[in-house]
Amino acid sequence: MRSPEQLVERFRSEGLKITPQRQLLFSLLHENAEHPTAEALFTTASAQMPGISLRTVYQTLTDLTEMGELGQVTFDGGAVRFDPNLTDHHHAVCDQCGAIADVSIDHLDAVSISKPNDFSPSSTSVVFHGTCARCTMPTSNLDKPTNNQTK
Amino acid sequence: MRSPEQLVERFRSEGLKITPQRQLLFSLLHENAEHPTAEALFTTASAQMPGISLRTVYQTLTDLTEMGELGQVTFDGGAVRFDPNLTDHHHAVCDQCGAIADVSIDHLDAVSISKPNDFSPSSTSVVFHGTCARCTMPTSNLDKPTNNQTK
DNA sequence: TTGCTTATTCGCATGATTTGCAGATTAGGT
DNA sequence: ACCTAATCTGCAAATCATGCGAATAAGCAA
Repeated sequence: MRSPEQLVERFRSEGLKITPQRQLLFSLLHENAEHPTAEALFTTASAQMPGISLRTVYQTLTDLTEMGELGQVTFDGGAVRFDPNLTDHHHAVCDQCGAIADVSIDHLDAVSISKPNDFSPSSTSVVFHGTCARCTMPTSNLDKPTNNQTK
Repeated sequence: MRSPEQLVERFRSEGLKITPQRQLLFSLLHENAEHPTAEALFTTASAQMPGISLRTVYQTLTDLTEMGELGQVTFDGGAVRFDPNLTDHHHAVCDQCGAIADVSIDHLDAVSISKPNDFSPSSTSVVFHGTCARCTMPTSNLDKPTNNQTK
């Protein structure tokens, strides 16, 4: 996703208005690597702007997605998660704490050759399920991230 | 998933009862490659057994899943789909008609090496999005599968 | 076959996530 | 300061899935 400043510029050039709600969400999403759900963003946003509506959060998130400024991912039927990282990447989901890490994969084209030759793929997504470093680590069970598992 | 006969045997050996509802679902799922949703199975089941409850369909599907006899997959936040194919495989989703095809991938281990080395993956799933043969085919636009897209 | 015990089924309520709608509000230009 | 269209907000409603309790029926024993 582009920077809040660039987004403001884009919204302006398209005749869209720059509201404080939008600006807040722009900043909350910028370089956010947590793959938050709409609810999570709403909670964070509410702390800084009491009274902001969950509906507005959904609306803005949908707008950004339709503008191609934001990505969406879902895992195992949970709530939709938003991803400002628009580069070609994949995900590693920790089944213990629910953390989601971005993963870059090289030579992915090497596997696509084994797909059925009567299917024309336009995109490929890979999801690893497993245990993240924090949850594997035997020592320092303190400061673990809270369990964000949805299911 | 095992055959209806084998499932009956397993249920019996575990003290579970063999009801007509369960038997019907066993047969509807056996070698079913359509990745149906609970609703779809309910519709099909209702045709053969009017009065069967959607709740029972969900219940049986959940039971089979917990017994490890059935797999579940979800794509893009849509409804959960059930997959009796328990072999190691992946999926190709047609964005046109919504059809989902099973895909086997060789040398998948070749890509897993590029994952972050602080993550211990226990499973990897790959999803191809694109256009299936039927929808690519310029001729015979007749007999196309109905659009099953959820989102 | 009859009856008993307990698993199942069924329908409804409830929960979670997301979208539709309409009136109140406000950004941005005149 | 004023206008107008874009936004925000709250609430209803849609979708998907699960919890719960009462009614039902499978499997077993006599």
